[in-house]
Amino acid sequence: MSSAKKKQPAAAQSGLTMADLAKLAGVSKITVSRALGESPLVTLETRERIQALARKHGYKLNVSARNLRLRRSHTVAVIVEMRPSSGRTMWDPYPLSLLGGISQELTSAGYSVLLTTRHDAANAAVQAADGLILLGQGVHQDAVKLYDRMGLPMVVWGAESAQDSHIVVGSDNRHSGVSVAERFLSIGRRHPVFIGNSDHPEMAQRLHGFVDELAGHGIKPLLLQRVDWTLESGVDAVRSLASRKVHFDAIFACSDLLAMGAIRALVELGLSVPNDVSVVGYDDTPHGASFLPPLSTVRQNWQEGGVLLARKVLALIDGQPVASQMLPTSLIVRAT
Amino acid sequence: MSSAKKKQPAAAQSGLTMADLAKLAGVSKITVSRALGESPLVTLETRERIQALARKHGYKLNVSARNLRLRRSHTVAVIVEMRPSSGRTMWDPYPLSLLGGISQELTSAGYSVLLTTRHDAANAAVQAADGLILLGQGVHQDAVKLYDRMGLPMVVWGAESAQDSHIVVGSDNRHSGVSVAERFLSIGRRHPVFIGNSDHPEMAQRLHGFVDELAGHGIKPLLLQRVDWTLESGVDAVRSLASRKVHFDAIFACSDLLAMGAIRALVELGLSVPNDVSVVGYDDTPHGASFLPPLSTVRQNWQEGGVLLARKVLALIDGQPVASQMLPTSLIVRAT
DNA sequence: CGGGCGAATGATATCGATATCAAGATATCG
DNA sequence: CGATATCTTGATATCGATATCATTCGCCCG
Repeated sequence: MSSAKKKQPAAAQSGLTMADLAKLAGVSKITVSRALGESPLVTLETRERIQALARKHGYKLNVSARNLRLRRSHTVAVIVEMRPSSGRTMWDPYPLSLLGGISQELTSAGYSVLLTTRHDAANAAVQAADGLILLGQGVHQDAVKLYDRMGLPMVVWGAESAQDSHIVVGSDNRHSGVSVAERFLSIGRRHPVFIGNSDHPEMAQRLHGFVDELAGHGIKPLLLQRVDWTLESGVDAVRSLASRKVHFDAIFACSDLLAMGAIRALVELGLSVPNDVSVVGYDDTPHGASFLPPLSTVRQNWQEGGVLLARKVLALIDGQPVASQMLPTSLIVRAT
Repeated sequence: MSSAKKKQPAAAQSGLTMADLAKLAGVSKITVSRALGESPLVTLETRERIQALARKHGYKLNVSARNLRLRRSHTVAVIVEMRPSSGRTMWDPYPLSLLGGISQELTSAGYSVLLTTRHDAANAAVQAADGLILLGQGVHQDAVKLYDRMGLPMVVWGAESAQDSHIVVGSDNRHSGVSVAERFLSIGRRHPVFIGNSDHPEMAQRLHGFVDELAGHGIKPLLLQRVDWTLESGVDAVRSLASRKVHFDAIFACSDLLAMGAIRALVELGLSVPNDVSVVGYDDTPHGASFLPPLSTVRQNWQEGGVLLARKVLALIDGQPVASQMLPTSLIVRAT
């Protein structure tokens, strides 16, 4: 692809400019500009006349020209952090409902969504963006700092951390942990296990909430550190518990897949879910809902998160004061 | 959000232009432009000197200015068709690995990816794009025509159809159907069932391949029309077969979820998979792989599809001749 | 030695929209 | 009735990069 021969310099487009419209309407181009911009400086009558003319001739604003003049791009870059090891996860459903919300909110505000992966973020177009949204699980501090140096309004999806200065939007992971703990306590569970990766900021928050709430009742859960959140990893986790002859009666897994793997392993061991062991997953994936038995889980509202991310960047771009915000999650109690 | 007060007109940026660099280097701005553009018109020495200077001062190209002058946006708009009824599906993993491939290829060619949903495609920024990529299952003809009218180089993901003129990239759905039929025949199955939506172009192709291959052996499969491709729908499909006392020994389902639902219903009915009934799904989702029993399925290479889509638009933009192309799929035989 | 040729660089115009300031048209008021 | 305020419109400069044509300089060769 390096030696592409250019034969045609791309489509000619409609080629109609404001100057052309001005000539057609018998006014100056600045009047056209104002008319199309709904400026009250122009009579309602001429405004409508010019707008009709523009529609009729299929006039299209030249965004580059406007952006050049206004010194802004009307664009927000969305940078998706790809985890180097398991690149696959990036395109899992999770961050993508976020994208849906972001796209919806930004375009309805007249902004464009520029999609990039971390690798391409040095791109000139990204640097020209009016704002930045960072997505991806467990965004690391150094990466955030890198983008921060670009001096653009920036909002990050993830877990809030005391030491960083940037705006964060995310699910209230801590509260999720508390909710699950409360649930376990309310049904009389006394030996809970947490499966997840405590190095992952969001999961760490869940763990903290979980641990703190249980501590209030004199219970200390067992932490099963698992880097992957796959079904196999869940199976493996429970097997390791069994082989260590650990006694437990509840599992809080950091993903639905982990939870389903755990349940599978429990069944293999002859244990009953939820009679012997309660299990709660995370993310409310469609598979979890139709799992047998239907999985109890914590749901985050990704779509709304995306909308919120977008609103915050827009506010930042406008120079308004903005604060981090954590979205409530909901515990969905099904059969497990 | 309608009455946003603008306090600060956005970040000031580095504010360094080519003219500034020119002054610093003691040359004219056009020389700077050429130097940064690797033009051979400029001595290697001055070229490197200017590039070093640019790096040192953190010069950033103003994309809008360049785009204005060059009359192109170096942007490809990706329009994701959202199915009106079940908006959720849009953000399922499927089209999104496509996005990954597209993003990778376009940005490495110096293009930006502008993400929009169908609803926002009237956006000025979209119309300014150099090219269009249409994603979404079962893109309808009228929608395609709508975008076609924009006169931009366009590539569509989906099934190839004789009557339309635009470039299509997709998986070889027809061949998938043939492969599954061959598989069923090779293991002695004589009463196959197809579960899917024949109104969906891609699924229709799978059905055609399936039917045609079987016809060569005097076998006519049963078509079970199902609009949704959820687990429940799969369960329901098999139950309806049972209630109608249909005899069958193989199922080709158009999604892994459908297949898993079918298997669940089969097990409920006391049938053994794969002894009594063989089942093949579609998409090779992670859940299918760790399903019990591990699901046989057809895998499409989404990532590569994305790369291909991107390459085709770029070629079109360059004015090169481009043809539609179907990517090979692979039948993954696991336990079912 | 002078004409001509090629290499390196520069001056200027241009892409299309908008901000600024100026000017014409109309209205208001003493 | 004339002067000033108000409304509407326009001329010009500007955003930052690049295409085009011109220019300068050094060098080769008849």
